[in-house]
Amino acid sequence: MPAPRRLTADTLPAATPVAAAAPAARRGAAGAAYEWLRSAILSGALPPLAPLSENEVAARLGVSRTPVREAIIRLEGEGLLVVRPQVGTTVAPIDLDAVADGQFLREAVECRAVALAAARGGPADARDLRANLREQARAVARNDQAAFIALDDRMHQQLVAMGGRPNVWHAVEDVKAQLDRVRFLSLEDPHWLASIHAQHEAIVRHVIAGDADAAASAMSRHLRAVFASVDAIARGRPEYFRGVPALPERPAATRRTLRPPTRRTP
Amino acid sequence: MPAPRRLTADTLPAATPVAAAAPAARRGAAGAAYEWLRSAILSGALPPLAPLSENEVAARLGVSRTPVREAIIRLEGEGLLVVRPQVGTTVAPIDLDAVADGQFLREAVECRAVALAAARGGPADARDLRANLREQARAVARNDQAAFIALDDRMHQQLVAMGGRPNVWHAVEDVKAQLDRVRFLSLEDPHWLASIHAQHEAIVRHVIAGDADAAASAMSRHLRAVFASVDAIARGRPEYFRGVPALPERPAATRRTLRPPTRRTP
DNA sequence: TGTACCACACTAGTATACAAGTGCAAGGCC
DNA sequence: GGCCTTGCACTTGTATACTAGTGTGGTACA
Repeated sequence: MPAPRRLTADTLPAATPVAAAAPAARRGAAGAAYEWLRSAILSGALPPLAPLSENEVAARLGVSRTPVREAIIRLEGEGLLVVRPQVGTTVAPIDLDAVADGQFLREAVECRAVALAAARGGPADARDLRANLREQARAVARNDQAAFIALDDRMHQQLVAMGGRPNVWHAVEDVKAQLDRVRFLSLEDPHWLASIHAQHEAIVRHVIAGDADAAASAMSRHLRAVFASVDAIARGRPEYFRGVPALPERPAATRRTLRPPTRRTP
Repeated sequence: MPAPRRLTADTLPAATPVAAAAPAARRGAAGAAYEWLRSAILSGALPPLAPLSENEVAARLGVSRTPVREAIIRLEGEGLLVVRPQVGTTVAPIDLDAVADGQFLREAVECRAVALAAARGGPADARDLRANLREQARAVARNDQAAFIALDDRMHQQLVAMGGRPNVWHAVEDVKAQLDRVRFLSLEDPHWLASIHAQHEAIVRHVIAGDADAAASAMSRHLRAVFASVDAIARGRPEYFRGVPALPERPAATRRTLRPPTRRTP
């Protein structure tokens, strides 16, 4: 694999154009640094294992090390950065084990939520879901991956909200960060997007029909299909991953893998 | 309600005697500050709404503001502190809505995990679970609440691990922090502890018998019983809570309530 | 006596300087 | 030529100084 080149202020990404749904606005320079770094990581502008230095980031953003440090601390807490004292900070590799943990949590939470949604949903929800599906279809037709991902996120969030505990979505968002990096890494072809869209249609159909069990089953199939694709991507780009079967690297036994998050400003 | 007195270096808790299961060791002064503050909050030594100052904490711990700040950033991310810029930092009130979110997540995750555990568990697991139950019984007999809570945590963690994704427990730990504060707040009577113990026995019985559905049902009943007790405690100590029906304080509409966690050092 | 205003003490946010430690590379030695 | 050593450049960790802003209490005034 090509050794990740050390980033200089010039090579650091210039702006945050793609930017997956950022968690929330944060105050001041520290907040700006956090948003900037996070979207750079999630969008792949800062790929896994890319080294970064507090000094360089600070110079790039025109602030001192202190707010940059605060941002790095938060991102380390989210599992997106790895800080080695006196050595350096790097973008965390995508840990397949952590992705599997996220898969387990998402399946548990979203299947239950969607079952409740089938029992609780009203006509307004149904209208929103259908509108979202139509937009997804248009994004598929345009092969607009970014738009599709945004719509996908919104639909899953709405389904969780319909389950009665809208803020549980934040926990899903946390574990989803690793998965999002994979998604930006892969150039999903139109056929794949269409497949996802069809799975969404099945879920929504069952939810609107009020069939809780069928909705949960459809959600389970959907999440497992997405997860299976992650594994395929990992085999194609093993240098970005940790725990890929092709590279029998031994993970530490007690390693902390599941990743979480950070509270947004209330 | 009595206005929480401002903490001075003298009034700050001296040590970390009770200390709920700390997440993980951290490096240096920042790590020490984190551990100290976290256990002080979870144990109730720093009750909800207690104001604290970076300067005072730093003086108390004999370090500068910088590592204390790092600890505060992490704890804010876990939802245990509320930082208001230029105003002050306080221990976060226990948000009943966030506790309910945690309840939803725990039920989703732990019921599924325990169902899988019933299908996967081996004799070694069964032996561990039975041993834990015996220790719980002794703790109940002694009315040793701290010991019982520790055993309770360990049992739930083992059940999740038996489900096949041991690290998912960390996500549960994150949402459990708020609940733990409630538990330390309440002086659970022997009858209550015995009731919890009986519920644990039912779960373990079904798991060992390999009855996945019954195990999940028992776990669901157990978690809901615990959650119901939280609500009762909240009505008794409304000054520590947010979102208590008795105090119709309006929570901000878009408030971030579910709280998570922080990655331990890998 | 009540009220408006102002000054002060304290807060967190940021910038900067210094300390401790690591890794690498160049140069001397075998 | 190969290997060991030593020094340097760079990293993050910590301490400290300064900034900007907020809440409060005291004081002057009506």
